[in-house]
Amino acid sequence: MTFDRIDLKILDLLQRDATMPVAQISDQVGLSQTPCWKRIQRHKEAGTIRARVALLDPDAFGLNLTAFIMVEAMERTREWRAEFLSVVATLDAVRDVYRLAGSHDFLLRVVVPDTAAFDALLEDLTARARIRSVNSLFALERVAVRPQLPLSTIVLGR
Amino acid sequence: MTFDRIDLKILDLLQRDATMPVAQISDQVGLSQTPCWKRIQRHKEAGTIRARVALLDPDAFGLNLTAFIMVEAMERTREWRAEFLSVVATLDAVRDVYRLAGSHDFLLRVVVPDTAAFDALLEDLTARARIRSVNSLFALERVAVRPQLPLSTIVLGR
DNA sequence: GCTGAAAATACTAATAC
DNA sequence: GTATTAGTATTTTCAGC
Repeated sequence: MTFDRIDLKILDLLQRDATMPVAQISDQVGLSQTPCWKRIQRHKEAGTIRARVALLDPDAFGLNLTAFIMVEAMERTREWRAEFLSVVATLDAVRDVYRLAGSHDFLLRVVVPDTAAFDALLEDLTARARIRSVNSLFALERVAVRPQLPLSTIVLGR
Repeated sequence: MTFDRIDLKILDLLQRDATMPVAQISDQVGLSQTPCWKRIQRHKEAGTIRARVALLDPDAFGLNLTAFIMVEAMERTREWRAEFLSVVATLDAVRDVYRLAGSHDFLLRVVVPDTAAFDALLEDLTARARIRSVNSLFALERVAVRPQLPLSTIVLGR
């Protein structure tokens, strides 16, 4: 699967506003509707476009606290990781899971209503998964949260 | 702006798949099309639905490295924060910015092609913003990344 | 608040160029 | 790749309950 500048432009528009009609996209990228639509289809089938979703306002639901949990594994084995991830998968508040290089093994982003809910989550996590240590970071403010990829930083090969 | 169980259900469906037709949503929540459509409109106007976007596959573009940068401020003043954020706003690779409680002041999530690009970014950041210290976390694996809110954890008041 | 149906719009697919 | 077409599905509005 390869891209040219037009593909990048189309995808960049769609990751900002997926409701934009094909007619408008094709105008902006300098194509007619048919090839533009075919490119979009191709990206959906290839999985480049993974989903189209609605982004909701966390504050509207009282989900006021975002926190990050850095987890240190009890042992650095494949078995431990599988065990840990199977516990984490049951925790709805855990939205993102990254496996890390360095002194910590996993970084979790969690979204909860308040510190009480966070406390309960941490209690649950540490009770059910064998963890050496946790280190939590609390967000006082979500200054910017953007799932969009920085496509402008991509340099196309020649 | 208040929600009932039906609103939560509608929004949960939309944050998983925004292409779902209103007819199908209304079926699943036990409403007919018009009231269901009106509720969706209301949420768009109220800002509960902030946007509808396409989620893209970072690996498809060679954006293989996600890293987190914990920043310690040179001074804990409003002026410093404004100055720092104005620099950060110019860095396309920085996707999320959280202001933190505790020993670090900001957490940045950055998406770059490789470690060389990360190095250049860090160089740029530290050259242009007055920063006391930075601490970077490298993701070896994106186990799960979900912008969706955990609406199932919400308990409705009575 | 709800239902049902009509109108406007956009999407999807196929055509010929 | 473009332009045009047509059929389908969806969105949106409008009546009425």
